Amino acid sequence: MGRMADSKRRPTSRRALYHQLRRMVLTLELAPGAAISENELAATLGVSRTPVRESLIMLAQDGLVQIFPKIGSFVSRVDPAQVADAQFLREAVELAALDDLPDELDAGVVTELRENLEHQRGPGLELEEFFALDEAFHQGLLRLSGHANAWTTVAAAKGHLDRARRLGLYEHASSAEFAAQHAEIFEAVLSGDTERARGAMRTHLRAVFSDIERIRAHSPQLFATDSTAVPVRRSVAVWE
Amino acid sequence: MGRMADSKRRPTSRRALYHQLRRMVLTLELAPGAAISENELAATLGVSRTPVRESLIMLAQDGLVQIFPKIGSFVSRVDPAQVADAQFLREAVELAALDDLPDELDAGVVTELRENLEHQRGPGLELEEFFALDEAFHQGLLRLSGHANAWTTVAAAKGHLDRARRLGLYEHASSAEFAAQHAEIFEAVLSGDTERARGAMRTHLRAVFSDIERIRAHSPQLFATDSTAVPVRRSVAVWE
DNA sequence: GGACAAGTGCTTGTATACAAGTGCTGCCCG
DNA sequence: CGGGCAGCACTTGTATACAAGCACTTGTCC
Repeated sequence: MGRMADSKRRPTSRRALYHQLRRMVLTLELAPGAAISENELAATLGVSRTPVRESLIMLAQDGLVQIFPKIGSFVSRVDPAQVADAQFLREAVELAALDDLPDELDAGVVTELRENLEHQRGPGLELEEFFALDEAFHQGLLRLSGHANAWTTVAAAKGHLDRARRLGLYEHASSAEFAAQHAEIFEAVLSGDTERARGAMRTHLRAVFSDIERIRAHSPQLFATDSTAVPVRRSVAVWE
Repeated sequence: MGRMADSKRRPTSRRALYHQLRRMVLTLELAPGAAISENELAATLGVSRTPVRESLIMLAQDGLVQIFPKIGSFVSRVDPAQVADAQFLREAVELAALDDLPDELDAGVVTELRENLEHQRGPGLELEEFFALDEAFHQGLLRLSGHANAWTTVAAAKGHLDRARRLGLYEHASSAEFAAQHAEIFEAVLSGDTERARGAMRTHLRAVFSDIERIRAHSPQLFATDSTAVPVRRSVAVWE
């Protein structure tokens, strides 16, 4: 799945489009369930259908877009099953990484993590900024254990989880609570107390996860119900 | 990542090709590092470049194919870093699943696993048959813990690992040893001894993993060395 | 003889035309 | 008035033509 190296290769419209659309899907700028027209996108962006189409195929391979032949393409609704899968996978990986920490921690990464936590505590933090810091923090912990690349795989699989998290944070933005949990994990890691670190991490990840049912009740149209369901075409009248 | 649902959608050339090529890559029928020509494939299969090209893009998204603009497309060499990542991820997930087993195991799955083990012990087992049984066994264990779908994600990420395993087994085909390890894990699970199950699983997975360096020394051309390296085109003279 | 440049043959990237399926609209006809 | 069916508007799937880059071959000119 989209490994980092992809973005470093020779740029093409397809790859640029893929990264742009992927960002838009993950930030909910493109709402779950929204229809995507290859023709419309191509016309808007001033390119032909080919690169648009190919970038959608890449996103479909990521599970972020669903393509129904002769019917239409849609941003995937947030699939609770996939959210749970990603949660389970993420927890398994991050806990295993904590078990695998070396005796001597990389000083550079430790400093980086400390500065990251400072920023997290900063007042008036934009939501997107906090997300970036959160992502960097967890990735940093994996780097400490020497499994930095495993994060790439996890990141690719947790698209649905991230969108659910954003839905949750847009409602009650409690980043301070999460920042405190991050600090707790970090302290435990520094003190070499693996068990405490594991416990704190588990608590943290499950706190993030526990909000999803509430969000789902609030905005059910963003979630998938029957994963075998197929959409149908509708003609609608609109003003030009 | 190619979720199972994909194969159930309305069939198109692109999806059929994707599954066929994916199988060929994973079974080493298409060797790591081999060049793939869109034109040649299209001509061979009697379709146009479009579905061929799009299926290659899907495989590239899986990390099984690398596409270099204006240069060529290649079956990915087995990347030791990705193999290690997949190994770490797989071990984390399978051990976490063992921690998460319910008190009452699903009787149907238990029966299925028992029959699976019977077949594994069978004499004169084809290599591919053993692989299929192995795959089903591990998936079954995840089903027992209620995280069957997580296997899909792991399966998508372990393409490089599986190819490395095949390279290993083609050389010294010790399926009996692995079958015994499977049985050991299964017994521990049935007896409810989580710690013993975890230990056996860890031993098993690492035994699978430990062969890779030997294989790499034997067939280095199948492995990636510098992941930033870019291939070049060569003109060769051949008889028609 | 040697250097340089056009040419050749391959590659993938993009644009465009057409094929084929779906669901609604509205006309036609009973 | 109502049923059926052709047509329309839209979708994605596939085929094809051309654009652009790379590496080698070959001809040409110095």
